Amino acid sequence: MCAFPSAVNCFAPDGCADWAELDPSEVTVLERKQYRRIYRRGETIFHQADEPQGIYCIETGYVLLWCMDAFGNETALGLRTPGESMGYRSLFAEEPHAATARALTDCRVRLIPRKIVEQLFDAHPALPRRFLRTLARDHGPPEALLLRGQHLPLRVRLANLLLILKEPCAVVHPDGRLVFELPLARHDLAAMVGVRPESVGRALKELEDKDLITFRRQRVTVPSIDRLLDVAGLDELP
Amino acid sequence: MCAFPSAVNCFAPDGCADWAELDPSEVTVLERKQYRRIYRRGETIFHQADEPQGIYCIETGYVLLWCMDAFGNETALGLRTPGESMGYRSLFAEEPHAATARALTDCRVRLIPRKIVEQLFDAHPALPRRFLRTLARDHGPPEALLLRGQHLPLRVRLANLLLILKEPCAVVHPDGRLVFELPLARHDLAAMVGVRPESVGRALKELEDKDLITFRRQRVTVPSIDRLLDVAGLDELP
DNA sequence: CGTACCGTTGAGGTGAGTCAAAGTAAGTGG
DNA sequence: CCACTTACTTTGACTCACCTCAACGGTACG
Repeated sequence: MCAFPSAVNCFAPDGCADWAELDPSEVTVLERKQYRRIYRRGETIFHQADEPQGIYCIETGYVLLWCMDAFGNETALGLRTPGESMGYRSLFAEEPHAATARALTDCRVRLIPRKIVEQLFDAHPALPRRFLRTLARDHGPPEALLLRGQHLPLRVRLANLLLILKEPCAVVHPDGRLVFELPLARHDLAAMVGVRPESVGRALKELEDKDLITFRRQRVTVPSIDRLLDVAGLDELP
Repeated sequence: MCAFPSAVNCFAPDGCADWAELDPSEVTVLERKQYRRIYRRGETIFHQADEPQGIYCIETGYVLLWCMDAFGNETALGLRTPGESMGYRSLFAEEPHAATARALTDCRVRLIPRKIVEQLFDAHPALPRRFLRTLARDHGPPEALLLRGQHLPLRVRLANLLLILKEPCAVVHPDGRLVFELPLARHDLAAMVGVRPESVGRALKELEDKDLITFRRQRVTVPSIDRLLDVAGLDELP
């Protein structure tokens, strides 16, 4: 369904940047550990309220981080793509997981157990500094506001979501068209922008009526990215 | 207007926990630096899009972190109280400030310049670990959802906001009543829960009609915290 | 005592929620 | 390959919480 991006070795210097400080010998040691696992589409990798086990690194596949509040509403906190880490926030906060990680596609994931993380952090002062940066950048206020701010019309938030999903999920065709193979269903898109799936459908149709996108299920085509940027940035009144 | 909490020495072991790892000699050095400054109510301490200068530590007063989007909407990201640090997220992210810090009351603030931060981090591996924890805990997903999730009725979000503001802004009277001296005006309360000031007024009135609170300007009295907890947690239908 | 700011009130508009039903694609087994 | 099941998506009607704008009232401050 969703074109798989090439596999990533989390520990290679060109892989997940978070571990780029390690030297080859340690990488070998890490890779020998038996913590690699395959998750099928829909499977849960870790669960909200569970105690953090370590840091998860995605080698292949897409993962959605989402959480549920006391009223049963699901909110998506972000999409994780190959090469990215997850589960570190709760580990560092010394708190239970605030989110559930669900495999959107079949995934290959490595877990670096907390003890190993501790050892590596002690041995390489640059590593905690690196994660300080990763943590400070992730789910940054700007993105959260763009997607979840209820001041902004839904179509603007969806346009922004598409622009954010561009890097991991879209390919640029020779003719300039942008084609997304979204790993997210309506339900998940809705959870990302904080509305109901029906509203996402209507808003997408609204964008389609303006010839900004065309879509069919999970495949979205954007004929001109510039026009989408206009909607996302500053929306001209109809 | 707002009862001042006692002053805090950011570097004392009992002060701001973020710096608790430093030993007394270094604390003295830090304190000798001329980076303490007084900000008047309403003054800006640092501004969205500015380059981060270092880590700010509040000794006295309240500070509101807020940001403005492309459409001119203001969103409050959090309240900082004496003993807390701020400005570190953008410093670690190596990005311009995502938020503006405005003094809600007169404030005494210390700035630890980035160079000193670097030196301290190199000398004390425990310091970056400490900030890893602080960063991972701050503006955590749970709180943001509680306050800004548009699924929840406004009165629920406001009740949650009051409960969050309880620790820094409320005193428990002998008879069990809880009395808040909010440093936040309607406008700021509105920015915290993501609605307009008028809606905050109406929602507060709604809570007052149910005898959950009484308020007059910035002073809010809660006769029974348990009943407020009920509203915040699981709202019974009228 | 006047001014400026903040807060309140009211009327009217609207974007998104809700619920229920119909439509469509993907997956399964014969 | 087709019939069947199941899950996802779309559509429509209705409701409501919050927004908008404008006018008014209070409080603080000079």
